[in-house]
Amino acid sequence: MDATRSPLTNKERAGIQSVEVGFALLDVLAHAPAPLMLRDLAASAQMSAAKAHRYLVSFQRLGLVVQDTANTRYELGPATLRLGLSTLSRLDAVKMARERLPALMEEVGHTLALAVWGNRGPTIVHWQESPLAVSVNLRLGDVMPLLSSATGRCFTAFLAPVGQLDKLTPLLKEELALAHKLGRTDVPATLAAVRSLQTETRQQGLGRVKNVLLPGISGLCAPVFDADQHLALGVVALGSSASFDTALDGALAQALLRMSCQLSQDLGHSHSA
Amino acid sequence: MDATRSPLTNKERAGIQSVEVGFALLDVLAHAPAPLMLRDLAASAQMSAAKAHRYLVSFQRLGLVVQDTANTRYELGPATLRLGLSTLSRLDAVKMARERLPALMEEVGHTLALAVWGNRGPTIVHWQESPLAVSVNLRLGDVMPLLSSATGRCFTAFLAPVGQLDKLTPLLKEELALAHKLGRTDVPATLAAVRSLQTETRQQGLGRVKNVLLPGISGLCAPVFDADQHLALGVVALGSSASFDTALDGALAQALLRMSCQLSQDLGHSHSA
DNA sequence: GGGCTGCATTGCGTATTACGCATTGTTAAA
DNA sequence: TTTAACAATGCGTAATACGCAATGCAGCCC
Repeated sequence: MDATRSPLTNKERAGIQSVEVGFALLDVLAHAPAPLMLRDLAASAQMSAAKAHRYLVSFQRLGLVVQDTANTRYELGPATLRLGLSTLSRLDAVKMARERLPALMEEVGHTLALAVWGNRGPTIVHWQESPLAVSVNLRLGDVMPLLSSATGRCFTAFLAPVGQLDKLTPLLKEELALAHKLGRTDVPATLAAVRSLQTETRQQGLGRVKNVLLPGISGLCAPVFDADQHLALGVVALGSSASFDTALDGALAQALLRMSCQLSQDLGHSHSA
Repeated sequence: MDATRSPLTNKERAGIQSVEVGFALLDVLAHAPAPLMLRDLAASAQMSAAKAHRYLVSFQRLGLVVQDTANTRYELGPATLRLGLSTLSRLDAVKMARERLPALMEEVGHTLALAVWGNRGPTIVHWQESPLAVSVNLRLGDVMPLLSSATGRCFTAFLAPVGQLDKLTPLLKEELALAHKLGRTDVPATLAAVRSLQTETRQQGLGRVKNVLLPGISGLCAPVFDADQHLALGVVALGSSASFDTALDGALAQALLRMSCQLSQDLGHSHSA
């Protein structure tokens, strides 16, 4: 049905073209920072508006896409959330970490969270507030900045010892530009400085931040790796800088690292790096 | 292409059939407790194995589905996680609730409000006055008392199903002391009585108050939960006790609960509790 | 080892469907 | 009111998804 596609060069396994065509729209929506007009959405997915519209009608019926009733813009719908949460709940790393968080919180007395890598950066998928600590404004789904948060620094350093850097670079450049515009001095200003921060973070073994993202708040984030050496998730601790021990050899950092190492091992990660 | 489907009875908007057909497979996978064999997957989605296979080939190309290399079973893939996390990061419970309030007000005819948990207790972040009802003196940013308001009772009961009570306790003690000083008899006087009120509220499914906070005014507040079981916000209705139906099985309470349940689901909350 | 069973995967031809184009509907500015 | 920009929708045709049946590919029992 797509005359522009060569009909015979495909020796691939037979699939359903419409499905693959339609996914381009979902993919564009997943990467877009805001709801999109049909025009732009179609252009980004490299198809005509009429074509895109038909797909979007079906996606709306399925709840994969919703259309803002006022301005007719499109964004991802609740069905995508259900699919994603279903996948998330099956991830061993998340499942196991969730089970172990309560005990860790008992031990360290600070608010804890779990983050996994999403399209827009490290995303909070679970959190548990400490009864003792000041309430830190954390919300499910929050995307943490790469340079100014402990979580972001952890992912920036450990996400991809090899290759995957391409996932990071565009986001990093965005953040560098933003930081520059705001005139921030407490985060790296150049790609070289980012490299340096990555190296430092790797040496430390976890991401660390003190009064950077939020004044008066400190955070640590320890990486958990799966059997393929990929960063599976980050275990985060946050709290008021007054009572939060950011020392690398402190009880808190050590407890976090113990937990993340144990998790990595239980996931099949062999200590090589 | 589907001969079994009547071709002319559809007066719906034109979409892409293949997309809707294929989604059935993803939906089955999302609800399945474990990876599925093609046979069963196809059967559950009510299609032939050959048909399902073609869709699954495409889904695999897109990363929406992965096939266990050993036993050829299918399960949801990383792309679904990306889509879901993208949606999760954009979710705004208050915004979604606000969009739905007008329709709800049309239905129930009472003043409605939204409350979220703030540092000093449940805080009104939005309200919409009914043209029909008496004007209730509500202001943005008002903090509702925990024991004498429907909103407060909702948060007191649902804020933290487990453990977190410690967040609440200091505020509760303050209120108990104040109530005692004023010699109030319509609110709990002891922590034990508070427990009892919490239990009652949980059983009711929403916070309820009749002529307590303000004489002649009644209120209901239904909880909205996020995907991680946190109380995201409360949906409040208030009005003159004369015209306000506080019955749990009344139209008003049912409408509130319907709205809060739907919101919770759209936020990814899987009804388990 | 050899046939057997249960499942996954793949050609083939046709009826169905998705595509482009052009038109109509709708909302917002001028 | 006019204009403009965008969204939504018939229409006819060419491309595609479907059912059916054949082929692969395991593990299993005799």
